[in-house]
Amino acid sequence: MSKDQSPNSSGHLPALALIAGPTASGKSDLAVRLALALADRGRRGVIVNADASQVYADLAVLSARPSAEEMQGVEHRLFGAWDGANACSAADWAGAAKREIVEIQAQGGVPILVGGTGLYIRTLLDGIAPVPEIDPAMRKAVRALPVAQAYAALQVEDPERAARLGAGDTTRIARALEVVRSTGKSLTHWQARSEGGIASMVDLHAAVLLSPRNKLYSRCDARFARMLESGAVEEVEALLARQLDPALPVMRAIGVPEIAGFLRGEWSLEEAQSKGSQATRNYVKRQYTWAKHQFPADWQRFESHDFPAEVYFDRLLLN
RNA sequence: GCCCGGGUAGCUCAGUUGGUAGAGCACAUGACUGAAAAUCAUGGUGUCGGCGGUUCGAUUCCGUCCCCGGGCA
Repeated sequence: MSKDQSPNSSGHLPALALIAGPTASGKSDLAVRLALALADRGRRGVIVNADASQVYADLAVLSARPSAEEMQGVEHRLFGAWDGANACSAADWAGAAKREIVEIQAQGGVPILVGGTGLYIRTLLDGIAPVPEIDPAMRKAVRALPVAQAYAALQVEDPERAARLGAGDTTRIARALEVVRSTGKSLTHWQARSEGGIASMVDLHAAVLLSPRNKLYSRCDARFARMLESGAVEEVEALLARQLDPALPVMRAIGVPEIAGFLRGEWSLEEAQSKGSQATRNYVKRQYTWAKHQFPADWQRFESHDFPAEVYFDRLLLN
């Protein structure tokens, strides 16, 4: 019986389940099944969100946050935990997730991490560079620069970084620039170290769900159509009424710009739908690439339809 | 039936004063360290509507036919 243990199971560290993969791959469902299987054996599974959009209170429909019914009585955490007015960074999320995980484990429960945001998961497990807080005014000024100008500035202030970045990579150029300007040291200097990762403190049971791409794509279309039928337009109306900074992550979540354009009369609802489906598919492609190459090679990849739930669950339950 | 406009990549279109073509999007592959549902890099798309003519050479000029849109009857 004991020789059945997976190489992962040290037997000493508290268990952490992780179900990762692209949008529309059936992760939440599986997580709930796992929690219920744990409950059957007298253990408590608690689901913790690892998705960058499901974190926002303002996005219930558009982020496909599970409904009370879908949760089936299983406790869920970090869903809708951030107000849309506040941007949640990878490090912010990782800090919060770490607190939840520690607490759940201290109470004898099994945290079940579910989500598709690779950077968040990586940050939680491996930690991140300890870059000091950036002055908000400085950040704002840097992000207001046109890319070409920001890139030119970076070539002077952090040439090594500039050489590694594409000249149009607005996000990374802005980040590199705000870091040198604000700390006086280059991003590379800070990234030499990673802090705060919990990988060595848990017994991780990771599963990556990867269904065939065409199947995922058709689910994206169905999913966005369903969102429009179940209140996505109203959700965006309410969000727009808040008059938030358009650069905020909530305002850029898939479906928000597309539906906002419809509400402003820039295009029809049909167009909003096709743009929204398209954006979802493009996103799934990026998640797919991340899941294939960025997650550690020893994490098992499965097609969702033949995920060996029993084996995976049992291994966890042995712990 | 007549007149006009159009038929070029999966889609929307540009272009070739005659030397077999190109953008955006889609698609594919990949990157990814503090807003990542973000941001970016790379790549191939093709009987240039059919058939004939002129020409060394036609997607381009001419003829004819077909199809789509609009107008006139």
